Amino acid sequence: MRYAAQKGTKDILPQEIFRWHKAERTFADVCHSYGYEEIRVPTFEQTDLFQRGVGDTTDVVQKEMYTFEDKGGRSITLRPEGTAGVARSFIENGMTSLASPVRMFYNITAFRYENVQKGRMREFHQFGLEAFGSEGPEIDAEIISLLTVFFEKMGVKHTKLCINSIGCPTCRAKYNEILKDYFRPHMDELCPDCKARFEKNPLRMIDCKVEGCKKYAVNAPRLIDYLCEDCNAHFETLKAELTNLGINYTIDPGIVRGLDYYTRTVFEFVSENVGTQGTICGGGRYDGLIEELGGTKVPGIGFGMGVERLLMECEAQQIEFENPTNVKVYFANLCDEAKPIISKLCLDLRKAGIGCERDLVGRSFKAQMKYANKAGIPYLIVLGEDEVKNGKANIKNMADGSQEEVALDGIVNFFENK
RNA sequence: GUGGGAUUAGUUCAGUUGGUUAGAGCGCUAGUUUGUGGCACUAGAAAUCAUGGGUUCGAAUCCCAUAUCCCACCCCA
Repeated sequence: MRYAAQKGTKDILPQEIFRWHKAERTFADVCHSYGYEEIRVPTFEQTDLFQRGVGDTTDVVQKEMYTFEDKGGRSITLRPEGTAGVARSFIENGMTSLASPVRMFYNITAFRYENVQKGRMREFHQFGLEAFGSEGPEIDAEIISLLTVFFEKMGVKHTKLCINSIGCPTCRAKYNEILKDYFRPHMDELCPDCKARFEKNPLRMIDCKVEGCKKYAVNAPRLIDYLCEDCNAHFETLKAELTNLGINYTIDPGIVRGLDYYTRTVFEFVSENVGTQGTICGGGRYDGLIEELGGTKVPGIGFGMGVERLLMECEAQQIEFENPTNVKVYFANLCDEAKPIISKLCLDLRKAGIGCERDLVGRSFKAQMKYANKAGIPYLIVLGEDEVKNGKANIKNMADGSQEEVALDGIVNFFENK
């Protein structure tokens, strides 16, 4: 084995692609039903876009980006997430002038230089969507409901929805001071990370997993108790709307989200089956992002869903996907004279959109039978000297062994009616 | 960036205290007499034992390094 897929990357093989297709189709269908259209944006952007958009202090930007200089001396970064690129496209293409909300979904690969473990890859796939131009909270609830519909259509049960509000810059600044006042007396006992967080991003301290910090974090003042009036009203309406839609949720004040652009509503769908990387889907509101990236002040909300994690969850819940074979009929040949006739029949069937196969490696007749059986091809037609002479052949149903005689020029017609 | 476990045919795994030609199941190919698959049986192909060093008369087996995979910390999707 000379070459191997790079660390943290994976081949998606033909034998499993049907699971991906099912998820992709389902996601697109559900998005369409909520008025979202697909957008496709480039895999790489200028590094600065992510530094500004995702945030300079985040782990993602600080240590996980695939950044390189191209031959023109530009600093390029493989996207570590989807929102920044879509936001850039929104601004660049003047979508501010479109009717609000501007709703777009996507299916992308993203790249993060991380240590690999269960549910965490260096190249991974994300379904996501963004909605620009609505302050919510109805659209916040709508997007969460879109996800519940998606999970339902995928057959995924009991994922836990956690929500929180991290407020707007105004109430967050106030809260940060309150939080710092709370932690200040205990500074000496905090982990080095938290000491750094104290200055840069105190919000993250309540998220710390280190035992010494945890015992203070548990009793720390919570942001949702210090929301400003507007943010509080926003969150209350969201909760009421979720209840109205019959969606169960848990308020988890610990959800902070690791990307700087989030404001107000943040949420996660969590599973217990995907190991410690339990977050299948995470998202939230980012009312300041478009302005931060040089656009006008336009509110936005979106989410990203880890497709690998989604499929892991499906597997853990033993959800069975159909794997339909596209090939309907196999032609077995018994003599050389039959071969050109089979070639022509295959062409006609394929033009009619009917999948078919024939021997391409010189297998014996018996081996051809075995092959068709193993491949799960539902119909088989044998062409030998008799069939060539009479212009008729038996169409064999592989499931029950029954046969039906059909003229060779009636074969396409036979399958068109199947 | 930091820990722990692993790495032997395509794949899942055996391989005794270091000892001759490294095994099996599944898969693949062919056959079990002539134009009909599944089951069964037989045979075959397929392995630089992750890579590079070292110890030894002798290494898949012991030692070191590196890589990769899995799991966890951290972070996130």
